[in-house]
Amino acid sequence: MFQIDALSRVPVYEQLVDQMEKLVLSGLLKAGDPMPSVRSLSLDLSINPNTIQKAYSELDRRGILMSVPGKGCFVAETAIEVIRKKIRDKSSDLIELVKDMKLAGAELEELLKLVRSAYEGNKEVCER
Amino acid sequence: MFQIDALSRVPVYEQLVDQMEKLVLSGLLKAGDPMPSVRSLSLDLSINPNTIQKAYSELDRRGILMSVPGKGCFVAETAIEVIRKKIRDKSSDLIELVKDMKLAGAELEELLKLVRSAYEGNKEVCER
DNA sequence: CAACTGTACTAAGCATCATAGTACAGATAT
DNA sequence: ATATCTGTACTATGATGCTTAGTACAGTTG
Repeated sequence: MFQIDALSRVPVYEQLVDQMEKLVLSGLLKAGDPMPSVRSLSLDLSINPNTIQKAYSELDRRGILMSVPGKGCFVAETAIEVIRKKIRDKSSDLIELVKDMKLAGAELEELLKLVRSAYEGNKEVCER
Repeated sequence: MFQIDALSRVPVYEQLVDQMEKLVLSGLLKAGDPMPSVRSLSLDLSINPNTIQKAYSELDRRGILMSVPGKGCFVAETAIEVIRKKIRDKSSDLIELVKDMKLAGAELEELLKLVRSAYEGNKEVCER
């Protein structure tokens, strides 16, 4: 369910948060769905329970997950809404990226083509 | 010349490297141009000389800067080339971003419009 | 010679991350 | 009720990375 890269500069708990968001965004996880318990996920990923809980409490804080002491953790009702809002706010990242690539010599048509194929899910154009 | 954000999660020496790259990319710094000395930039930015040197040696390692002991540091001949290559390799970042924003509900036309205006330098469309 | 340059090194403080271990309270199935 | 699950809280420890402070040395320049 989760894939942790131990060599990454991104902290493990943050990788968990990021991947959780993607799972919800893609529809694999929906509101009310049960999450693996802190301890079981800890064993599954060979990661300390404290690290799992750090990720879970951060997700709870953001309104993506609901913790119910004694019962478990579940995908929150507001999850999709919260994540969509966050990601749609990435327009500025897109703008910065395009500006940099323009300075680096990228053509407008090249960038538009890239965006179209990424949006359509065309894998061929994404390769080198 | 450089603007350091002390509150950023990005290390100071990395902020220096990033900004240096942008200065070269934008043409404000060209091959052969002299850089401020480690100690003077240290005083100017109120940053420890060791931190400045860490940035400089990283830039040297990447072929963006040339250190000449006793004389000073200068923009390397290969600087633009190195940086352009690095930034044009960001296609995968662009693709990921577009995929995420699509999942978050962004329309293709919306994204294309965003790219065009960023490329043309249209500031109006970038605002909310 | 004096004042600059880059470079190298040690030591210390600080923050963050991850781990280990223990403990407590709520829920649930037997 | 008892056992076993659940989330949560807490302390302590080790590792790593960033930054600062201070000192030192060799090369360049006026």
